[in-house]
Amino acid sequence: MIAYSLLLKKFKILLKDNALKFTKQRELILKFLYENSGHHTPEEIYILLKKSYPDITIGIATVYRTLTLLEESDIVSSISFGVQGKKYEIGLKKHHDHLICTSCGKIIEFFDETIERQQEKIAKTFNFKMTGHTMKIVGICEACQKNKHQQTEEKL
Amino acid sequence: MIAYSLLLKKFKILLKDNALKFTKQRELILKFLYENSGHHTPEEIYILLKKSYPDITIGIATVYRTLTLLEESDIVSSISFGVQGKKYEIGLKKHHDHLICTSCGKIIEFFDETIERQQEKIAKTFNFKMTGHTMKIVGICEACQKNKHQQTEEKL
DNA sequence: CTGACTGCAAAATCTTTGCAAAGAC
DNA sequence: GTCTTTGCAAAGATTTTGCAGTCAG
Repeated sequence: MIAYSLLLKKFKILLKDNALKFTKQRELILKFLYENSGHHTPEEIYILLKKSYPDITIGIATVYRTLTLLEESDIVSSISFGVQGKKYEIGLKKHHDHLICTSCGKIIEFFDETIERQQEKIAKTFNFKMTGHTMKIVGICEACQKNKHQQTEEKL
Repeated sequence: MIAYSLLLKKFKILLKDNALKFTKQRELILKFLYENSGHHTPEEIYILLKKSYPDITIGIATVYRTLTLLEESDIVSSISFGVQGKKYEIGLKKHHDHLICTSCGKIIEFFDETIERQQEKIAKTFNFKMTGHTMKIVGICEACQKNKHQQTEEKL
């Protein structure tokens, strides 16, 4: 995993190259995602930042704007949950796909060489210039299969 | 492909089994999806039904409610576009995945045995009880690669 | 200084809900 | 008749936008 200082440098260069400014808010959002690996909603990030740094102000709009910027710059990636919005995670890790438990909402990451290769083949078959892909396997995780009584109470 | 009369029968049985009622609105939505293969937004369905059948009334809420019902019953399936909502298609075809063009929005369906098998393997590895999966490959379709000037005007 | 960034509140999207009237069985 | 379904409009949820003040460079 890349060190935070390097990531920060990369981010600053990116901002400079696009005539954008380095602000406390942007840094905090980046730092939050770096320190809290996993998937986070914009609101989650907003609430937790407000709590962690009561001395600085931040608005939900800034969180959305920054996440969009970070995503366009390939620093974070997002995973969509239909109407329930998106979750963001730092995207410096190796590419991976997701297993999602519909009972508890847990997200497990995996990487599979066979699938990666096959996707490229398929894109080629359709003369598609592939720019990305997402794959989600949904189901019930091991823990939830054991706690059967919980499965009906919640729904993702 | 299943005949419409059979599909309708299946739908009626499903309604009866759940003490639900067969209404003109529900039938029209099912029929629309049957006759218009491909992916449709709830609003699209609503607008087109109103236009096609000026003598019956239908509300957008009913479209949403019916689509939810049809999806839960595995008669239609949906594909999510993040904040931009969902699109629905009749789900009687063989399972398939999607290639999505980010330039023109075109959706191409494909089925790949290797990927299907590999997904089952992955689920097994994590002791996941797989209930479904979605895979989207995004990129630029063949036609849009040729019409490069159009690519920057639109965005999915 | 200048132009980008921010928070706020308002607007925009997409979807769901409450309710009284209408309809299925 | 009874209980579900419907359309409507209002409410929700999530995200975006307009704007005036603030801040980075």
